[in-house]
Amino acid sequence: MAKTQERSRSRRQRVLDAALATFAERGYSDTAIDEVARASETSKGGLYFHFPSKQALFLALLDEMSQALLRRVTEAMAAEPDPIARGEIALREVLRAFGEHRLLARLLLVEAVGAGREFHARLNEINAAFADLIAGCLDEAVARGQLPPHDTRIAAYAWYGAINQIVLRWLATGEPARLEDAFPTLRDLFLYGVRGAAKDGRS
Amino acid sequence: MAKTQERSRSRRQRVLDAALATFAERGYSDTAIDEVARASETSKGGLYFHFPSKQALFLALLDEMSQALLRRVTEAMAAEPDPIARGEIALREVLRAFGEHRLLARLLLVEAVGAGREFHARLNEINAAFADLIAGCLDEAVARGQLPPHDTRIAAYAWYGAINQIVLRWLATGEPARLEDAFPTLRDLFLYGVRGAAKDGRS
Amino acid sequence: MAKTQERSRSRRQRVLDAALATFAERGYSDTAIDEVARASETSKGGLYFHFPSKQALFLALLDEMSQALLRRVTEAMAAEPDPIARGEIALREVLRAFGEHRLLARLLLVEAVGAGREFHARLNEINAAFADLIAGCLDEAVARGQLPPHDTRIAAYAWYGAINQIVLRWLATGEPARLEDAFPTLRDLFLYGVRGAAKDGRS
Amino acid sequence: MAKTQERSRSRRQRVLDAALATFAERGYSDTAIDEVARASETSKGGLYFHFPSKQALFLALLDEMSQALLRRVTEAMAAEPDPIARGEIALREVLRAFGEHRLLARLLLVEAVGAGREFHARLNEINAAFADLIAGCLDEAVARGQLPPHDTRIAAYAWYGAINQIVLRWLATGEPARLEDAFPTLRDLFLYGVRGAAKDGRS
DNA sequence: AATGAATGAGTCTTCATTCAT
DNA sequence: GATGAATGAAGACTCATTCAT
Repeated sequence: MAKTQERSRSRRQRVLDAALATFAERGYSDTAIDEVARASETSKGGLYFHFPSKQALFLALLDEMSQALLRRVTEAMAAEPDPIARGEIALREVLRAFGEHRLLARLLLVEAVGAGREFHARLNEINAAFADLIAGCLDEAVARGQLPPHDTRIAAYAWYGAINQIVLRWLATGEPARLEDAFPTLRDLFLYGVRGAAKDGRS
Repeated sequence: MAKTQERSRSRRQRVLDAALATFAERGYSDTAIDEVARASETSKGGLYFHFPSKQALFLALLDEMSQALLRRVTEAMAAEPDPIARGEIALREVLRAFGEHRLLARLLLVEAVGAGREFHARLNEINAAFADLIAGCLDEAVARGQLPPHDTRIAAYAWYGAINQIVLRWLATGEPARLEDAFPTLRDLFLYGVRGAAKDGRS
Repeated sequence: MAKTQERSRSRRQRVLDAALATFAERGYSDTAIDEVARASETSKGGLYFHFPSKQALFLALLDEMSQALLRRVTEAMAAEPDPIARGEIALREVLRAFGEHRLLARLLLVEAVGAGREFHARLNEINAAFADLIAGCLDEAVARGQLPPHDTRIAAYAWYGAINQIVLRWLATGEPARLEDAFPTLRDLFLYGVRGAAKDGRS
Repeated sequence: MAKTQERSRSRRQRVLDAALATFAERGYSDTAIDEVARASETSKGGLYFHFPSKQALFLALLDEMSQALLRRVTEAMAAEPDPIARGEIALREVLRAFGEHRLLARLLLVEAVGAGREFHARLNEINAAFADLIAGCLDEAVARGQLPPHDTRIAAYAWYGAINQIVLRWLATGEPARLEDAFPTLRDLFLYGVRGAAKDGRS
């Protein structure tokens, strides 16, 4: 049993690995199931034994990757009590994660976007999960009086979009050479923006 | 000749209109050339007379739409001498434009992204053009001493990404009901962020 | 136009001819669309231009063939005023038609039967049409007093089934060598059966 | 051993039961071996232990069912010395059997027919066996002088086909509500048909 | 310029069968 | 005997593109 399960897991995992490489490299539509099968050293039938359809495979991959990233960021934030510092940690960790895994970045920020209507709902959930992470920090900071009240949802999405675009630029142009180098600029942009917006008590 | 040209232009335009509707609605890969032909009340052959391939059509559409948007924003900014006020105008105008044209927003921010490798270069150019618009304002403001020196490229991309994400959220969830309503929050976020970031002489 | 239509017709007809040969020869499920395409000297895409699916092609073929047969029999019956004589003509004509076209017989009596749920409704309509032909003769003969009243529907279906089985036997065993030779026996079986059944005033 | 054999038999039987239900319901081609395995609460491997192939399973099912029916009819006829009465008993028993087992009727009269070339030979044997049953009665009746000499083979097949068609109509339309109700009409149709055909000494 | 029938390579998916455990 | 993961050949269908008219 254990062995079978292990083998099965490894096969399933091999397929997911291959799927990440292939989908991130060529995009959802331009990737043939045969390519994923070949890349995972499986037969097409074997692949279909583990995933009922191309769409389901892509969805599973999306879930797997986004949850792993979310977990990584959440864990990095866990120890820090200060909400603003937590936000900084989240930002740095995301930049690190994407900086280390180009494929992850391509998958989540590029290929998942235009993959088709079927994936919009899931992608929105993923986006919401990350935005929630940020919004949570902001809300807590507001509650603590560290930040003035403001529309934390919009702010969270704006931050999130800002990060993504920096990552996209890095993917496209290779700048900055080390993605993490964007951290201080982004942090200051975010931080003093939020504080500043509060300073004058703008709604 | 004039008539022919005009007719031809109108035919070409009809195709582009239909392409916008169809590509934005169903995505690049899921759109069949037949659909565009049908929607533009042309034949497939007629369509191929004006555009040599599906890819060329999509590219032409991308150019057309992004340039129109760029023109609209540039024109709105033209009269304003103050660079920071110009930036605000740009922001509001973009939100207005997308708010009025869902399809435009979907095309540029969703469907163009995952459409395939072939379009990445062009999309980067488009992104760069918009980021340049913002970076131009920032640079001028810095030159005038209205803003402290900072990495205006990163800031410009971050702004740009923030706006896009707000638009994406609006596309997905319908919030805020009027996209333009996000303007004040975004503006303050940007403005005081940049100023604030400068205040402490960021590293 | 005329030429195009003619060519189109001929192409469509070529496909139907090939479909008859292939489906009747190998059965619905065991026939690949490629085979029909090859047999009709068309490309697969060309075939799909004229028929939207394998199922639709089979259905069209079924309609075409059954209606042609129905028309042939109806026309043969047209001139005869006596209903019983008309019934005999129908019987002979059906035997002739099937005897001349093995493929027709195989298609309608064998391959259409087990082709799948999707075809049951249509097949029932076809069966009903033929049974109606017979029932019509019987009903008129009863109205004229040439036959005693009886359950003409059941009788019609029984006749119809009897004919089919004789044809099936001929297909399978080659007996009788000339299918038409079964005519006198069948006719007498039918005729005196119906008459005789009436004699005793059956319930 | 005995236990094993019994268990084995019951397993085999479970598979056959499931096969009947599935094949009769969905047809030969549209039935996947997995479905049969699932329906019989076995694994695919287990199924293949008892039957070497899908085809062999279907063939075994066909044999099993047709022989059971044949046995049932034969046994019902056994006690009756009069050949014509025996024929009537056969007719009634067949109608009863099919009326009680829709699946049996569907299997033998519908799904077995278009299942493919591979089954034609077996189906012909089955048909011949039933026709022989009828032909036997007719021949004996002729020998006894109860019926005039006639082509008993053709008559037998015609009867047989007539019955089948009535059953098919019942399967398709639900008429007559109780299949057995068709008995008197069919019997009279057959009986007086054969007699009548003989009366005038038509060849 | 326009049409739309035709092409054929390419795609996803199914499924009978095998075999290591 | 039983299991179910794996195989891979085969099949229905799509669609960008071409071209005779």
